[in-house]
Amino acid sequence: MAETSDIYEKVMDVARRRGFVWPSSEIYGSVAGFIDYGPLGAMLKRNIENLWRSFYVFQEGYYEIECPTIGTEAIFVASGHVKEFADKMVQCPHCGEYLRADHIAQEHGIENAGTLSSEALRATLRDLPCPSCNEPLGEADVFAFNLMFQTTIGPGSQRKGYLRPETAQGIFTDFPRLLRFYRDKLPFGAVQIGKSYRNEISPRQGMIRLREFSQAEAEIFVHPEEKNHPSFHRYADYTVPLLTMERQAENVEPVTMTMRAAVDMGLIANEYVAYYIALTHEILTYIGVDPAKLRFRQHLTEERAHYAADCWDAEVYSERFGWVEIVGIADRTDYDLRSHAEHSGTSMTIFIPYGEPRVVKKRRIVPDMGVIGPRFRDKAKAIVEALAVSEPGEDGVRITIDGEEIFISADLYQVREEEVEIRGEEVMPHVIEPSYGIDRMLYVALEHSYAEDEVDGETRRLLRLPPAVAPIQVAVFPLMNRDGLDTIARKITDTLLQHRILAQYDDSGAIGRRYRRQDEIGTPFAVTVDHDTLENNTVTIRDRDSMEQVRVPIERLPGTLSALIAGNVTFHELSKV
RNA sequence: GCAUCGAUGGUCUAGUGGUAUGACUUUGGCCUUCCAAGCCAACAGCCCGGGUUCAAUUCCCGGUCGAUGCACCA
Repeated sequence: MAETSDIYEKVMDVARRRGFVWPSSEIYGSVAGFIDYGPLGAMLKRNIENLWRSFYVFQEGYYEIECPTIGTEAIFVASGHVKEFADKMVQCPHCGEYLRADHIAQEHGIENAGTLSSEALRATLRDLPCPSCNEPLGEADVFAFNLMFQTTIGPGSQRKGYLRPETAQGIFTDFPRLLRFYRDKLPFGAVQIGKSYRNEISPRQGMIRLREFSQAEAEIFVHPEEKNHPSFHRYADYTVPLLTMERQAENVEPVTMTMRAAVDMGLIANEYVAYYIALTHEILTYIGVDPAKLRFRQHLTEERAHYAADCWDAEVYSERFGWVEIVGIADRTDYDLRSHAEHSGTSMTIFIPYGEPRVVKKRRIVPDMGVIGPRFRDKAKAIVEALAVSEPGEDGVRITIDGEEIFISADLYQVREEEVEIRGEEVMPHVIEPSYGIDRMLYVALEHSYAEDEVDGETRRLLRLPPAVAPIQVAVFPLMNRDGLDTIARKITDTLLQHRILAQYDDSGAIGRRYRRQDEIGTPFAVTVDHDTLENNTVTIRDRDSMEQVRVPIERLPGTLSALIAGNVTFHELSKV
């Protein structure tokens, strides 16, 4: 443990010292669960988010929306967060333990303890012993603890609001608008990157459990009976380590297989879920997660939300925290849309036309209102409704209205056989939801890219961040601060910046020290101007990981570096030319 | 939240009832023809609040943050 926690200490030490992650509002005393991203951390985070966008927005074509972080109570009543996110708790006056009030009552044989009010629970608990210290709970107060931050909207505390505990609800509440935007066709998706808030009781795992955190969520709306992804071929042969329910029960290692096989064998519920498992694997390895420390774990039936058809977590192994959930990929069925439709009264369905209109034979019972109206007066309406669903006999039909049996003779209605053309049906889409914790992605990228080398008997600390996410992309050094080398190096820096390559000039101290500084913050490439530059206009590009150098003409720097950063060419390939 | 332990420049640390040691880093200069070299100089610190005391970074109480265990983690 001492050795494993070391890595966390070392990573966080670099993160603090070099401006990746700082305790928030440190000068007034920082608060657990809140962090600041310093200049390099903010840059790294933005790069990770943009990489995520390149997959979900550019590759998948799911456009990004942005909703408020504060929502009215109604939204979270419908989403279930007001009810499900709040626990009735009690603090034992003797030992100070926080306990679930309803759980204690339930254990002592109280039926439906979960539905009792706080007052009723308090009365019930008075004579019950604390499960922790066995002293009676007495007059201990029962209070609801909801993990959502509450606020009020406008003056006078009139309207209750909550800080969103996930970004997803904004996409659900915009569903009717999104449906029009995507011109009434399934499947379509929308994504959102933003802050979410959960008032964690005890956030004690550094960047892993924050009270304010960033999520990147995609909500993909699909036809309930068509869960084959149109581009499934992209990942059909992609292999991913899967820790299925069965393998968890048998306590065996994950099995690595193709997505095609996993779907065919029924291990993954459908192509959509499989597709995003593979895509997630690709994103995570892209940002620097070690594939050997990445697995996809299926939720067990009892931990899965009752409405979810299937749910997988991308878990990354951290030396410090063990297997950490980084991404959740769930088939949420139509739970969210159904709930918002019921609570808001707004239709959340899409009309799907059939290929061919279907002709259906229907029997319609048409009442003779001229007779039924005057004869039955105030019962007439109820009779007509009952008649419509009745099964008439030859001479009439018996129906029951308010317990009274009434015989309606056959001359009071006509039975017509009609052919009705049905052109399609209203369908409530199912939702596939990949949900990413950006802060956790950033942490594991740091932890997995942290490395220590031995160079000439000295330890070299470095972050092996992939060039695409590294906060600083290129460092530019004059070998020595004279003979005009510095002037050339500054000019190169400006040129690179103009090409949107984030370059940093440094002429302070010995060259070796400058390389080390950049190694520690993960800068993948360093350009050095030396005396040969004065002769032939070439400079060296030095590779962070191998510490090797190649010479290239100055005018080819922007193109070469861009290709290296984009991953179109590797340094190894470059050095062979 | 409870219990135990801890908190000294950016980092690691010495030490103390009378304002603090050293190293590394950083900054400026000298030197230096590619991986934390050397020399000179400079910047910078006792977590916050209250108490005891002539005097508190030091002792006491409370808080904050961190580590560990328990609880919590839709």
